Amino acid sequence: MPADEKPTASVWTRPSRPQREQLTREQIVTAAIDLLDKEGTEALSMRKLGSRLDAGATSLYRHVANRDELIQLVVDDVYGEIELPATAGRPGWRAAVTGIAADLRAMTLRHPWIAPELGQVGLVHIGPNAMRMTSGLFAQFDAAGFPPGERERAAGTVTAYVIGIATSEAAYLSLIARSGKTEREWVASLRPAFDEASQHDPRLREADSAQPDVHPRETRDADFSYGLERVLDGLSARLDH
Amino acid sequence: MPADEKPTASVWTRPSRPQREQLTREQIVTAAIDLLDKEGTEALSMRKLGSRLDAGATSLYRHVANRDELIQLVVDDVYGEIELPATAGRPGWRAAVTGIAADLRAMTLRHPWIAPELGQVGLVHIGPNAMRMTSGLFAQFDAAGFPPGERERAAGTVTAYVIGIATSEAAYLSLIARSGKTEREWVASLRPAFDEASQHDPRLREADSAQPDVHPRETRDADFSYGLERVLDGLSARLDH
DNA sequence: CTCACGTTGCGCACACCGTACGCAACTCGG
DNA sequence: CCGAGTTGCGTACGGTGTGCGCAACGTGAG
Repeated sequence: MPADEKPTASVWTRPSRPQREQLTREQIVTAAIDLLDKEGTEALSMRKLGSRLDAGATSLYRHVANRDELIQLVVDDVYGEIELPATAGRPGWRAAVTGIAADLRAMTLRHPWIAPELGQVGLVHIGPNAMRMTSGLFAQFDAAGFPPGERERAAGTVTAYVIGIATSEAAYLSLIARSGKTEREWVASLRPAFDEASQHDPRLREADSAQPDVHPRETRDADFSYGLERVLDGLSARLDH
Repeated sequence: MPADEKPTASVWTRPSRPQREQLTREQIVTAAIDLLDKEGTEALSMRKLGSRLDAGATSLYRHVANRDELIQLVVDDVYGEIELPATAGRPGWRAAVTGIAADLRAMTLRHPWIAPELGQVGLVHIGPNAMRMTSGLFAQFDAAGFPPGERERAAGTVTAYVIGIATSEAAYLSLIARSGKTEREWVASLRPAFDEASQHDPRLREADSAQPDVHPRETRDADFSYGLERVLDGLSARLDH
């Protein structure tokens, strides 16, 4: 075989038949979420994502303007995971809001990489799924009896609380994930460092009353519920004039 | 002048006298904050930071292990900006907590780049300044009468709310800053997009009751206060058995 | 059936990034 | 005066996002 001929000229070595395969934006987004879930934020590079899809890095740019836009799409797609109660009835609003809040938190913990992105992308001009959730929350507070001007503030209060606490948890969990330990091993391993730090501040020492026999996850769940209950208490107190 | 001699051999071209100048970690951190404030997150590169300090990029590594550690230092340093009330008295706890919350929010808005970093670094093993703030909050809830086990949850609830809402605001503000417009111009410019989006959802349309004659910043301030009041209502309801 | 055209994938190239490494120049204790 | 230790920096490596232009394909007009 003479080497000066183009090596792909032969019929046999020609790339297998279709080879066109039509990349779609949806494929790209779901592949990106998969990659993020498995390897974390900084592992998402256009090259790596491309090779996951058997495509070159720059091929993605036909369907996505740039990396930032990809991330916006990914974030909104993930918002599609939270499900909204079908109806909004007067008495059930508190349970419904609690459910949405739990879903929002669970979504954040399923995809901890979303926390830093939320800080960048914000919730300002985000896609249809995020708007759907916002609108669903509005519906509940509407049914609860909040006047039109106050509904958005009430909804904003609970989303702020949920996002805030879930962000902390997500950062903490992805830190643990990077370390390769389990959550229990992790808290046990930095116990001495914490003890030393709290030696100068008795208030912090008392604060560390975590019983070693309950799973940290249960503590986190209970903390979340506690705060959410307080927020909802404060909001429903507003309703009873 | 023969070229095979080292060109710096001459006494005259020798680098000016001291040239040693002693870089410190503190200098690096404050220069990093300055750079972040002026140009945003992605503008902070070791090279650019180095040249701001008239130093090579890799010189920084003598004082800072790596970029992540720099960011942790920077975040904690910024936490030093929030000031704590000197005393904790029973009746004043609500005002004191309100003040801390306002400070925390103001700090986040002064340094909007902190929002994504908080999502990554979390508040877990953060430095002395952040611990000082946490401890200061504990003191207030302690004085308010919360039992030892509940104090941390109460404090966590209000920090979660503040961080959550401030994160959204920070993302929104840094988006605006990147666009080069003022906040008012910005909201006016995306008005048509919002109108179109809310056409399918009457609830969203109603929500957009922003009067064009009040500054958006005042609206944000009022929204923040509203939510904070509700959170504190819910917490103090806990105190009255 | 033919062929030109629009769409899509991809290789290349560029500028930039974090940072490991080792040398040179300085400070300082002995 | 001299060795040791500290600090700054130049070089280099492997990685990144992405602009650009070419090649291969599906499609519809003639």
